[in-house]
Parts: sequence; structure tokens; C-alpha cells
Amino acid sequence: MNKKSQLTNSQIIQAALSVAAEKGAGKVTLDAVAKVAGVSKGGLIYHFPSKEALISAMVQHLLDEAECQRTQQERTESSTLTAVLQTRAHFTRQIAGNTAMAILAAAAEQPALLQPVKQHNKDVLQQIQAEHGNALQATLLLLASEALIYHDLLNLSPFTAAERSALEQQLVQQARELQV
Amino acid sequence: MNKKSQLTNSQIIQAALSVAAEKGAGKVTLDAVAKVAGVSKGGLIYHFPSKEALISAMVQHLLDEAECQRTQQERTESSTLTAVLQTRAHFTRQIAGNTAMAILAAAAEQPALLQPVKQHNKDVLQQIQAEHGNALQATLLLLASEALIYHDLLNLSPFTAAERSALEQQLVQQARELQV
DNA sequence: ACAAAAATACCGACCGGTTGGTGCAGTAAA
DNA sequence: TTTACTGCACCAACCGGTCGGTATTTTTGT
Repeated sequence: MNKKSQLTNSQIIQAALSVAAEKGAGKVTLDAVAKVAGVSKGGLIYHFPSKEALISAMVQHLLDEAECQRTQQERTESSTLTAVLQTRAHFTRQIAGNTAMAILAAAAEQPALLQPVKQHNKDVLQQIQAEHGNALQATLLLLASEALIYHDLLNLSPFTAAERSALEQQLVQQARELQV
Repeated sequence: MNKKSQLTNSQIIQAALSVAAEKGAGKVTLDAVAKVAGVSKGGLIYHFPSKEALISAMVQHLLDEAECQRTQQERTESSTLTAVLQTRAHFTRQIAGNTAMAILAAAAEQPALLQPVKQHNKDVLQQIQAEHGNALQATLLLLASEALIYHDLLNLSPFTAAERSALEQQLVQQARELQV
């Protein structure tokens, strides 16, 4: 029953994501997740032996998804930096609702659970720095883009949708100019 | 006993800050805070009638402190943007430990508690945009600086201390060049 | 000036509810 | 027979918050 098991597995993660998004980061409880996933609590524990394991899987899932979208975008972009900026410009808000609270839940629960995210960011940064002669400037552009994400994460964005689009566009443009 | 009351009040907030920093955002409980503050739970509740009130006060305290440091820096800087960047470069890491988890605690508990932070950011942004002809570029610099803070916040920084200093220096320099 | 009264600051046992997690008997499918 | 669960009772720990009571300070009446 490997297939059904995998299915249930991803159902649970999706449920965890949606609980985080709808009820808030502090409300991701095993009971709530099990209920939304349509699984008994015992079933949940069968798949993820602890809450920590569940949240860790949640974070990993998010990371895999981001990675997937980025590599997809890289086919039509000329550098990693522009690919990242474009991906973020297009997909951020659609994922934001889910991602935000999930990350927050992880951070609140046990900060160490964000370690994979850190590693991922580090990898991306190194790749970008290697591609550009002006690594410092490339890094600044990447940072500005990250700040926009963090704004979504904590719902702290002071920008209107228009302002935000302008910023994203500007970032991509400057990134393109940076290429030699 | 107004003075002693105020003292206890700030002791409690300090305790809440240190609990958040040392134990993590998810461990800010009334019992833990009371214990660190050297106050009974009843005493804590006397000062802050609910956990929400406590965390709200915590956030406000942080905001006031940041505001104070910034206005202090503004005396020796020629623009709000450079003042902000300088302040962040010098003080971020020393506050980071406390601030980080406090903000996270607020976010996880009830996202609405971050509303004052949002307003504060908005005000700063508007002031900066009004001061610069190239508002877009000024905003990008501000954003990059914010990303560095968020890195501290979630302990996600991929930079070494040296890299980080270089980035901060670069930001200030570009901000100075932006002034006309 | 001084005691009675009132307001303030604080204690800590206690309560109802929640949480993460266990244990186990049973079952349907592979 | 193994895998993948269900369903439910149960648990210890913990959580936010209440409540009755107490010590101390301030206000007030005389």
C-alpha cells in the first residue's frame, strides 16, 4: 500500500499547511491537522511520529516546491538571479498565505527547524554570486527581493500592489543590466 | 506606589523579552515570564490583564526603543535613509537576540499584534520616499537593509560577519550617493 | 498628628481546558 | 502476514486566567 501511504502523507502535509494558513501559526495542533486531513490522530502519528517531524516535513515540502518552480523558471532566464527574481515576482503571493504561517509555526516551535531553509538560501546566494562580476550589487538585489517576501510572511508590507509590482519590475531590470 | 509599579512593569517586559530570546518564541508563557521577572503569576496578570496585552506591550517597547535610537542618529546624518541604515548597521545585532523572538512570538500568537510595527515601517518609508528624488532606488536600499534584519530575526543569515559589514557599508554609501 | 478606611500592588492555590503523545483492539486491503 | 490505518480511551504536562486573601501605601476624617 505504498501509493496510498504516500497519498495520505501528502494529504496530511497539505492539511498542516492549510491549518497554519487559516488558523494561524500558533494553532497548528495535531488534532486540528488530523481533522482537516480526514485522518485519525493515530493515523497522523503513524506517518509523522512527532509534531516536530510533521513541521519539518512541512518546511521541506515548501522548499522542494520553491526549488521546483525556480529550476523551471531557469529555462527561460539567462541567470540564476533573474530566475529567482522572476519566480518570486510571479509566485510569491499565491504561495504566501500557506508558506508564511508554516514558516512561522516552524520558527515558533523550534527555530532549528528552519535550518534547511538557511542552507537553501545559502546555496542560492553562492550560485548567484558566482555568476556575477559585481557580486555585491547582485546580493543587494537579492536581498531587496527577500525583504518583499518577509513582508508577506509577517503581513507587514507597506506597499500597494502597484508599488510592489514596480519594485519587482525594477529589480528584474537592474538584474538584467548587471549581466555582462 | 506609582514608581514601584512602573518598575515592576518594565521588569516584566524585560523578562518577557529575555524568555523569548532564550527559550524561543513558542515558550513565552505567563508562568515563565513571571518566574524570570521575580513576580507571581497573579502579579503579572495585575499589570497585564492578558497574554495579549503583555506581548502587545513588548512590541510597543521595542518600537519605542528603535524610534529613540533612530532619532538620535538623525542628528548626525543628513537624511532619514542614511540614519536608518546607520542605526541598523550599528545596533541591529545587539538587539536582534531579544527582538527576533519577541516579534515572532507576537506573530505566532496573533498576527494582528504586529500592526503597530507595520504602521511604523510605513511611516519611515514615506518619510524616506519624500526625501529622495529617486524614491524607487531609495526604497530598494531600505528593503535590502530590512532583509538583513529579517535574517537575524529568523537566524537565517547566510553571511559571515565580514560580508555583512561590507553589505551594510555599501548600503550607506549608495544612500549617500543618492542624495542630491 | 493619627488612626481608620480605601485604594493599590501582589501572592499563589486552583480551575477548566488543551496539547502532544500512548496504547490497544480491530479491520480492510495488498 | 504485513501494511496502513481507525477509533477511542487515557495520560501527564502545561496553559491562560480566576479568585480570595494579604501586605503596603495613600487618602481622608477628625
